[in-house]
Amino acid sequence: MASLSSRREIILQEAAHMFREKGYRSANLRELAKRAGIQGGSIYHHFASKQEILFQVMDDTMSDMLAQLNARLEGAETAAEKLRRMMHFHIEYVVTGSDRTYVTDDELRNLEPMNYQQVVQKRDRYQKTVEDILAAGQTEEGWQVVDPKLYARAVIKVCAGVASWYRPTGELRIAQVAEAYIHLLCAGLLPRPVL
Amino acid sequence: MASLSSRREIILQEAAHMFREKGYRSANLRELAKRAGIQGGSIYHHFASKQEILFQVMDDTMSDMLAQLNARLEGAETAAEKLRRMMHFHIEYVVTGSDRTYVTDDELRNLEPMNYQQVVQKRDRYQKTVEDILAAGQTEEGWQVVDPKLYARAVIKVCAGVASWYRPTGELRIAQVAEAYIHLLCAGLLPRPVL
Amino acid sequence: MASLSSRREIILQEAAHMFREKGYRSANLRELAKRAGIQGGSIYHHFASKQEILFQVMDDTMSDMLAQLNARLEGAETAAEKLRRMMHFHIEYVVTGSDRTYVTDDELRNLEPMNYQQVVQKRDRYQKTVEDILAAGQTEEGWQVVDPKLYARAVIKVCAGVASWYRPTGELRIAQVAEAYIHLLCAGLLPRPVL
Amino acid sequence: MASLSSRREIILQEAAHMFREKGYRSANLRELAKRAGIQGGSIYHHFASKQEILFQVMDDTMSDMLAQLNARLEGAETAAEKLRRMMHFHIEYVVTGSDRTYVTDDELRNLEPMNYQQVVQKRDRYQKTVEDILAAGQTEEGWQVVDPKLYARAVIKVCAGVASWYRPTGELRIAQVAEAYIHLLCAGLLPRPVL
DNA sequence: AATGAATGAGAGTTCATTCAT
DNA sequence: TATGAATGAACTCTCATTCAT
Repeated sequence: MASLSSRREIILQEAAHMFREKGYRSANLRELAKRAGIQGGSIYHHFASKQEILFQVMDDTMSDMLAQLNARLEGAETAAEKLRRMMHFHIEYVVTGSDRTYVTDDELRNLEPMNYQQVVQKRDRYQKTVEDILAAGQTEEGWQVVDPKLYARAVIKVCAGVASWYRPTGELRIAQVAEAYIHLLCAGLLPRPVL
Repeated sequence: MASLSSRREIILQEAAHMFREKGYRSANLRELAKRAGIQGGSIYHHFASKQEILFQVMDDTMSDMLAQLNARLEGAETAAEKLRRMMHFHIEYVVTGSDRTYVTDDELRNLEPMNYQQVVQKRDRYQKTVEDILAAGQTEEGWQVVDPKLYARAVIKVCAGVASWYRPTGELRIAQVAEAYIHLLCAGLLPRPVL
Repeated sequence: MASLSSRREIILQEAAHMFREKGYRSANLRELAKRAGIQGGSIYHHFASKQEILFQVMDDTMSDMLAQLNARLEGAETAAEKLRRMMHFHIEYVVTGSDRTYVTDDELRNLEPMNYQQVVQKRDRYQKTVEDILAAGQTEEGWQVVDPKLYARAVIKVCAGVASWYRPTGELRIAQVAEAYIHLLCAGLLPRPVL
Repeated sequence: MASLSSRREIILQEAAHMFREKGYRSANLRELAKRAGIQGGSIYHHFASKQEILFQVMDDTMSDMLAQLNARLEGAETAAEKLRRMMHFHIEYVVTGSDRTYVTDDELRNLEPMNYQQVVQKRDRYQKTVEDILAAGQTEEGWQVVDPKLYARAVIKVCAGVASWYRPTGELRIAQVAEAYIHLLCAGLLPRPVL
């Protein structure tokens, strides 16, 4: 995300927050403006419409996730390492920037067709990256992947789901959650027999 | 001609559909009425408010899920059998009655406090049931459950997530999806060594 | 015009009045509602939009003018008689129902394309009727019509223009105005030589 | 580089165009500014308000018309010659500078009282000039003018009306239109008996 | 139970105008 | 002169809810 604290950036920040809190439809631009420190009408100097704000939040987030995921995967040699990095990254991401990712996951329905298409395309690219990791593990490391697409969805759902309950004040560290879920998805519940 | 409950039932049905399609806030009672075959004002002879309709959909669904889950678990001897039945049931349920379960998963935010409490309580009871299965597997069958609550959430997310992409016209049968996910969560990705 | 004083009719009446007074854009639906004896939002039970109100006023007026003009021309034998009746009718019409006709003449610019087309089509049919009268006078009675279309426009402008200044409280009766203009357009300014 | 008056002139030019296209109320200063090659706020360095722009367009136009009409009438000996010159001038003027004259004719309603008064005064002086021509023709040349004021209005309406349909790309030259209308108003439709 | 006109409180959006830079 | 962010009031339109019939 841009570190630039321009008014535009502040609005997007607050918008993500409100959209998560109340949902896109219930969020109200006048209140958003107030939270961003300006008057209602002034939002329109920065965005053409409420829809554009939603789209910007979601599209920025997806672009950023894609870029960061790729950066994280750089240099990983094995599929196992890639999956581990991907899961760490994803959980960390949804938990730290949770407003934006929550909204990105939750408000697809409210995107207008053109915007929908663009965001879904990026989301699909993200999912494809996970699929590729799983498929690579299957051929290279003998992973038992019944269906890469099916499994990719599960992996992502598990990671994304953390956003809905994780509280930084709780007793679990993000890394612990990630490790626990990596273990679940890699080794499963069944006890490994002694080798 | 219509039995007392049927009009009410139709409204709930259509409401679940609309709420899923557009979200609670964007769904509009006038249109809901029309889809249910009555005029706008007449809805209020069946429900006191829009909120009550939402609550009814969600609460009914949670009650039903709890009851049906319990019925399905009846007679299962092992934790493994219970987990298998639970996953089959949940996936089947979200896929077949998908409007209602989707809404129940998605609209918690729009419940008024009292209603929220009641629905969350039932949802927690459902999650607790899954936790108990996992905990039982841990003690009785040596499952490697890092954290029952954490794992229960993952199991449920994976199952519930099916609703967001499953299409009955696709090539996968519900049971296949369930089996694939059971395998993933039980055995994990790593290949089992030959015993 | 409908004599039915339904709420809908009242709204159209007041709308024509306001549109004339302030113009379509400056007219304000809340005030229109108040003048019609209802609250702002209630207008939307009768019309889908402000645009629809404008269109209804204009289209109704054009339809009515066409119908009444044709009724008046019925039974007229000569072109001269037809022109006389047409001018009497048009001046009378714009003066008595002046709000509606004024608006119909003045707000074409604010009609959306589909509505524009339909109203202009009727207006053109009206003008064509006048053209036909002039052309008939030319062939049958030897009128000196340089260009029927050009002259039809002039005839209509002269008649319609009365609406912009005529006050029923003034000293001129409508019929006098009509006769004066009939004389101008038929005999012209130049004195008839003694025959 | 730009001379002091030119930017101002450009704004007036574009304003007349926009006011004609959309009407005063619907025309938007931000867009006007853009068309004039400056930013929204900068308009206020040239005009105190939107109203002032409208007034300037209308008042300039009326002043110009009055001055030009008087110049054209200079040296005309007979009422007939004066009427001919007036009609040629008026039609030519509304057709060539059509945006400004159209607006001047159409937006009186949107002038604030003071401005209204001033513009109407000039318009009335213009009309009075035409009336005077007609009255002179009546006494000096025996024209059959039923009512000079009434006829002056008709003459002006006919001429001004040309702006609403004339297209320079059509087959009619301006002078032809003027001649046709002069013939109509002078000789009328009725055939002149052979002298 | 049903109707459908009416309510009234917003909501998103527009825009003339201001003003610090 | 010019900019462009900001204002704040106004406006169209929406919609859950009410109620007389």
